[in-house]
Formats: sequence, structure tokens, C-alpha cells
Amino acid sequence: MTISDIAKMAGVSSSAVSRYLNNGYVSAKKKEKIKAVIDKTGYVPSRQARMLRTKRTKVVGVIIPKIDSDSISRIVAGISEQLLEDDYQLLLTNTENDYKNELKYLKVFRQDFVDGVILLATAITNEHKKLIKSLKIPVVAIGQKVDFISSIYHDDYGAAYAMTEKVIEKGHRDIAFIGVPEWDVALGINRLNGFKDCLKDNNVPFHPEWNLTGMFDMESGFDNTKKLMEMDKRPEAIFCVTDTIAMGAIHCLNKLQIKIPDDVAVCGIGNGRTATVMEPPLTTVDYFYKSSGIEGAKMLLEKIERPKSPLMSTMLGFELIERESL
Amino acid sequence: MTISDIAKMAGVSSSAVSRYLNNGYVSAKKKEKIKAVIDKTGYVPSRQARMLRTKRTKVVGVIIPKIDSDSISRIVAGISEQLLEDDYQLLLTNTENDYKNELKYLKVFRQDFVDGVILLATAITNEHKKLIKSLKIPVVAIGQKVDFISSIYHDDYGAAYAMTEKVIEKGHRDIAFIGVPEWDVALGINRLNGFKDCLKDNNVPFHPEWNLTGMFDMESGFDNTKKLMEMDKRPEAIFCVTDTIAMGAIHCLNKLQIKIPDDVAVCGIGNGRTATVMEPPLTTVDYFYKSSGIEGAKMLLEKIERPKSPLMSTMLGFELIERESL
DNA sequence: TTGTATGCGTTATCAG
DNA sequence: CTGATAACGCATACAA
Repeated sequence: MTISDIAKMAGVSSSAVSRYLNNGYVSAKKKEKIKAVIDKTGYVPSRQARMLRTKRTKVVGVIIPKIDSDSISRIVAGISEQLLEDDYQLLLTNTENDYKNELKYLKVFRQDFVDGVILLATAITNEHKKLIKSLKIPVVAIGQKVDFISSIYHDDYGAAYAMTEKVIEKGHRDIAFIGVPEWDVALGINRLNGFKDCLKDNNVPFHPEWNLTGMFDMESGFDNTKKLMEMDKRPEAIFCVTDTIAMGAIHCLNKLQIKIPDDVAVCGIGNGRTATVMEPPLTTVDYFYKSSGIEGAKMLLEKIERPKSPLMSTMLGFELIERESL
Repeated sequence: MTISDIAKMAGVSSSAVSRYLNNGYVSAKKKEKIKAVIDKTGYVPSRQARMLRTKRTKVVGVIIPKIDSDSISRIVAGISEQLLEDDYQLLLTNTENDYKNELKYLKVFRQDFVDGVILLATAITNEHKKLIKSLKIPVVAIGQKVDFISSIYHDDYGAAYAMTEKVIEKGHRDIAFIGVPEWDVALGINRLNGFKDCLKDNNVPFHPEWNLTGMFDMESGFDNTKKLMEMDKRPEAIFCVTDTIAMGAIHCLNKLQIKIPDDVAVCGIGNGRTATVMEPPLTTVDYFYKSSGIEGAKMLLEKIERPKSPLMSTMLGFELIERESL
């Protein structure tokens, strides 16, 4: 079933049908005829032929580090929602935390198969920069502020600052920090800085020996908390840079029968789905991840429609959510 | 940069280049020449032209009910891994739990844009059946046994039976059940039957008043547990058909200061990432979700390569994971 | 407004 | 083994 079949059946030329499909010049009578035939046959134009002709695929590639993460899946849900609305398809590529895959997929996308790329970024290296600049299609980053492409990111500094303020407000001064490596600028640097600066502004001492670093998983929270609890002097509160880490921390504390928040308080960032169900429920920061997905998709689509549109960076706000762990 | 550009530069015909690309008959000398030119230019054949010509896209569509679910994201991770290995792309469509979207996407895929579809199924209606049968591309289901297409599913009956056995073994006889609606056959019927049959085989009474049903979320676990605890006679154990539900249940019990497992024991199914971190850690069943994703993808790919290959249903086993909630 | 003709970049066919 | 040539299905420039 091709466009010329339809044309014949409707007694018009194939270009008329094509124009009908792309709302070009068609007389009312022909419109009706064509519509009738299309309705009857259920004809749908071939995407591939269209792609070849128009050089546009109506597909956007999304590169994520892993899928089984609360925050990421919420961002993807947002992207998916917006793309659906604008009739785009979502091509998902999962790097499984392997940095090389990120570059690999970027290369795959350098060809002409997608109209744009959304990168859920962790680290942006020079290699990334070079590669991205070599792309002929727009790229937007979500989760990290990137200077050479449009991006949506969260107020990591502000959220960490606000949360730290809350910790201090609760009367704690001996505050530990479980963070992540610095190559993740948003989480590894910005949040840490928010924490440190808030301490300084409130004349609360920063204890380097309580500043621990690990990966993005619950194990890091568990292990580092254990280390903390084995120290001669224990902190009264633990600032976990991530909800996932905080969950590990809470689990550890419970296991050691250390009362939360009375003996040691805990907080996280991210407002994961399960934060509410921890014992005790986790005090954390909500980042509106789904919104950032939606906004990121909008941004990309805009860039696809109007390639000349200016570079943009949007920072999304946050909301502090008080529960019982702090 | 097209294939004929390469052909000219290498001093051969474009068909030679095409054959080189698709490992057809090319003499060693020409191979070298062509390789040299391709390496130098970084030429990559156009996917869209190839699609148009070959009628194959090397893309598979994946339909999921929601993305922010532990089990689903793990299945998708498995699919993604296998697809990557076989050089296929993954087109993700999220129905956001809306049954109509499922049909809608199936229709979108009816056209020729993907080579096959993986459906993470919840309910398979007659409408599904009709639609799927009208597709010219293969479809495999994951998570539900479907009689008219190939599928990968879990041993829901067996897992529920085994878990119930464990509950009884722990000395409980007053066992409640928090389930999901019957339109989800795997979770709503099979698991319930495994539970019931095990009770019967062990001469443990089934209490209809303790057989509660709700949605697939933590709220259901919380609310239904609350109901259970407000009854004149309380059960000693709660069988939650899902880890997510179990998490809600545990949260509720903790809130009511009911000791787990001493006063009331809890178990789930699914081995979610956070089950381990609950207080107490949840006794559950591991379903190897990632494997089912991998197997499902393999199955689909096989079907794509050999459309005549027979219908297949594979049931994956499970592993009971004992932790402290039971 | 309409139709004809051309080309998008490949791969398949077929004669050499 | 090789190369010309004809599709694949659509959208557009152009002539009408």
C-alpha cells in the first residue's frame, strides 16, 4: 500500500495525496476523496521513505547511565511523556555506567538516525565535548550544567545548602558527609560545596575525616556509615548526597541499633519512591525529576524545530521534605 | 558522503562497496581499496536508505506500562543489553498504565517502523489479541504467559506456593493475602492460586476476609495492612503479592508499632532493590528479571531472523530469599 | 491548485 | 567475481 496506490484509487496524482498528508494545497473535493480512500484502506505513509526524503526521523535518542535508578526512570518518564505529545519516538540507549558506551552511542547518533539527543549526564569530559560538537544534531544535557550545549539541571548547591541549614537548625554541629566522586560535578562538587559553605556561614566546623566518598549505591551508604560509627568520635548527623546512599546509611544504623534521629540523624537528596517507607522515613529534597525530563524534551524539540535558537540553561528548583530521619 | 562517492574514490562500482559492506563477493584487492577509503572518510551507510531498501530497521519496540518500577526497569535493562549485543536499537514506549496507550502503540508499530515488539504485559485482552494478530512483525510478551505468541514468564504459581510453604513452616496458620486484580493473570490469579493451593495442601484454612485486593503500589500495602490490623481477629502473617506492596505493609506495621516478624510476619515477591534495606529486611522471591529481559530479546530476535520458527513459551525459575521479615 | 518528473542512498537483479 | 540499472516510497521543483 503506497502513496500511488492511494492516488490511483482516489483518481488523483500521488503528489496530491502527499500534499494532503502534509497539509499543502489540495482542493476541498480532492481532500474528501483522498480522505475516503485513506480511511477505507487504513493507509499509513512509510516512515522510512519519509525519513530518507526529509532527512528527519522524528526520533530522539536518549542516553542514560543506567535504568534501574529512581531518579533516572522518573526523568525518562518525563521525556517520554513530552515526546509522545509531540509525536516523537524515544530511542533509549543504556550505557550501563560505562563511560565508553556513552561516547559510543554519541557516535552512533552522529549518523543521521535521530533528530536529536538527550544526554542524562554524569561526567562531561573533553572527549564528550569534542564528540558533541561534531554532531550535526542538537544535544541537550539533563542533570549537569554544561557550558557548550543547552541543559536542564537541578539546584544542587542550593538544595545541599538548604538541607544543611535544616540539619544545623535541628541542633547538630557534628555533621558527616557521604558523597560521590568529583567527576560528577553536580553531585560530587556542587552538593559538597553547598554543604561546606553552609557550615562555614553558620560557623559550624567542617570535619575532613567525616567527609567520605563512595559510589552511587546503597552499599556506599552502608559501608561508609559503618566506618563513621567505628570512629572514636561519632558524628551526630550524616548528610548523604543521595537518597540511595541514605537508605544504605539508615539500614546500617538500624542494624547497629543506633537510634535515628536521636543518636544519629540522616538526610538525603532526591526524594526516591521508597524514601517514605524507610524506618524512619527519610528527610530529603524533591527535585521534580519528571519535570526536568519534560523540560529537557521541550528544549530539545525546540532546538530541532529551530536549530538557530540560542543556547539555554535552565535550573530547576527543589523542595525540602521533612520526615522523621532528621 | 554516499556509497557512490566512496565507490568513485576507490575506483570501483557502488555495488562493490555495497557488497563489501554486506560481506558479499569482493576480491581481496578491492576490499583493501574500499577499506582504505572508508577508513579515511569515516563513511557510514545511511540507515534510512537501508531501511527503505531492505524493509528492516534493526529497531525493536518495547512497550512498558510504567518505567519507574523496579521489576520493569530490570527487565528493560536485560532487553537493552541483549539488543545492544545484536546491534539492534531499542524504541521505548511508555503507556503510563493506560491500557488504551498499549493498543495505540501496538498500532503505531503495525506500520513498518520496527522489526519486532516486546510487550511487558499486564493484561492481554481480546483487543490485544486481534491487534497483535494483525501485525506483520513478531511480538513476544514478557511477564505473562500468552497462548498465541511467544512469551517469557515467571513461575508465579510456584513462587507463591513455595513462599506460602515457608510461611507455614515458620508456624503461621492465620495468613492474610494482599493481592492485585484478576485482570493481571500472572499476579492476580496465578500467585493467589499458588497461595491457596499450598494452604489447602497443608490443611491451613483460607480466610476470605483476609484476602484483600488493591493496586500495585505501596499505598495498597499500607492501606490494606491497616485494614487487617483493625480487624477483630488479626492475621499472624501477611503474604504480599509484590515487594512494593510488602514495603507499604512493613511501613504500616512499623507505624503501628507492631513487631515484625514476631507479632506479624510479612513477605513479598520480586526482590526489589530496596527490599534489603527495609526494617526488617524483606523475605521475598527473586525472579531474575534481567534474565527474562535478555531471554525475551533473544526470543524476539530469533523470531525476526527466522519468522517461521515455532511459538515458544519459557518459564523462568525463582529463588526464595529469606531475610528477617518472616 | 494540479500533475509530472526527479532524487533521497541503498540493495537486489541480472547480464557479463 | 563485477558493474550497470532498477527499484524502495515519498516529497518537492517545476511546468502547467
